[in-house]
Amino acid sequence: MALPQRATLDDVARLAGVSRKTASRVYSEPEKVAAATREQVLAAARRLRFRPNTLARTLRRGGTTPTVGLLIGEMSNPFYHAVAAGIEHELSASGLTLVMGSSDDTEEGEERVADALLSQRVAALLMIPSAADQSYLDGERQLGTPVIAVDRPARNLLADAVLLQNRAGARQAAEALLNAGHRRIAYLASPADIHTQHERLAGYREAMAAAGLGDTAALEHLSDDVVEDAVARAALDTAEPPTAWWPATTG
Amino acid sequence: MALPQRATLDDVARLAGVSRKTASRVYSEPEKVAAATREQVLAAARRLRFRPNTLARTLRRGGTTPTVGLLIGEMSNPFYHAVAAGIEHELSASGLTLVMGSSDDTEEGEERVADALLSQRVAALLMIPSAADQSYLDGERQLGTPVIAVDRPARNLLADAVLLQNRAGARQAAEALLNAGHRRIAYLASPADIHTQHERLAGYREAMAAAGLGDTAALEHLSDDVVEDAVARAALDTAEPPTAWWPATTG
DNA sequence: GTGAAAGCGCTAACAT
DNA sequence: ATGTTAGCGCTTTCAC
Repeated sequence: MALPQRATLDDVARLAGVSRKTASRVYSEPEKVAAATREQVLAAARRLRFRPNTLARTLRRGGTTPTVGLLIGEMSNPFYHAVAAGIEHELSASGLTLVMGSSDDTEEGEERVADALLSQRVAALLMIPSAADQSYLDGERQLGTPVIAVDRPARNLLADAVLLQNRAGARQAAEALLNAGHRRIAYLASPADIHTQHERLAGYREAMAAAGLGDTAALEHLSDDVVEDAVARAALDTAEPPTAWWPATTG
Repeated sequence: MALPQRATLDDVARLAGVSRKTASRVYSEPEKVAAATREQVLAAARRLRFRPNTLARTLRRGGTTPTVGLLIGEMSNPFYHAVAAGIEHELSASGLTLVMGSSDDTEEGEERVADALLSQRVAALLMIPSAADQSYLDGERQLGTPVIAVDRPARNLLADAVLLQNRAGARQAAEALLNAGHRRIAYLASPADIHTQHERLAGYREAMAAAGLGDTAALEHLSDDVVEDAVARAALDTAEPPTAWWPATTG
């Protein structure tokens, strides 16, 4: 069964009795078209259910589509959702659409999805880097595509980054516990080789060292177990169990 | 400062010493190119950091981009996140990218964002309908773009829908409480004119009526308050407070 | 196995 | 204010 054809600007122009360019102007610079002409074109467009082809427009203009790519690790992490929600909110205010992809936290996935997003000519690429290296994006950066790292800095790539103060936050948290009188403060986290974890652990150590408690080896529990398990084990395995503990979640 | 130019297939072909079409074939039907030629082309592409232009390819092919649009109400609702996560997971397995937009739960927003997604030639449009009417999508459906409603049926539009069994679920929940001996079972929900709410309320009423408790007017609390507030009020305002209650969340 | 010409739908540059 | 020509980067004929 033959589907009806999609109407093009040519069809609209023909029906409205104007040139293709005039019809085009109605969409790109309407003030340069006489009001009467404009109405005719719009009426024709409605009749034909015309929808401008963004692909053709972008191709001709040589720019990017009104989209911004967001590349995250895995979709199920609620932290990424919060990030995506904030980004989407800002973008929609500017008439941009969010294009999302997830790398499933694999090196190969990250590059593959970044490639897909870039070949769709997104206006910018926001990413939460999870691969060990983002140098594969350097060419794109040199071509002028903004690449921005979120939550973690990119590695081997000159890119702006939006980061949290992980180290200072962890330090202050530890200081607060120290001020409350705690001395044996445990630090629990997954051993993932992630920037945020490094920073938080460093902040914790700084605070402990400043309080004269520099030897924290016995208090640091790096494992992939859920926090509660780790807490229980930490409490049982030690002669002097911690009086405060510290779950550093991934994100 | 002049940015370097993006390499095109022509550049690659020239550097590799082949015709444009041969270079093209390396990407679309590589088995039809001699292995040696293919390697030359790929080497040239790497040197030039060539990335095929999906826009141009799609435009010429006359099809759709390898993307699927998802239109949701508001980004902050965790239910939509779960939906998006599931969709993204399935899509990525097929090499498709998710393009998201949120209508901010306004009629005008829904149509505007749907338009943006469609003019980017998504392969399909998945949507959680929130406007009162989706007939504006009928033209697109006739053009062959799959439009699928998620969580709520579309109105005035012939479209497949993926729905939960809201009515049966609510009925069964009420029955379970009835079987547990409860009689005054309250139903709390926002009064939003949403399909899911209608269905759940209907299921609740069915179960109550079947138990000979047809007059549920005093037990239904429809307001936009947070559930806890409504519970408190329901308990205080009634001579005989409910022994079980029912928060029906939006989603 | 490879190439030349035409054209997808649109807009920039230059008319008029 | 409106029209003409050319061409964005790619793929589809149809050649060779």
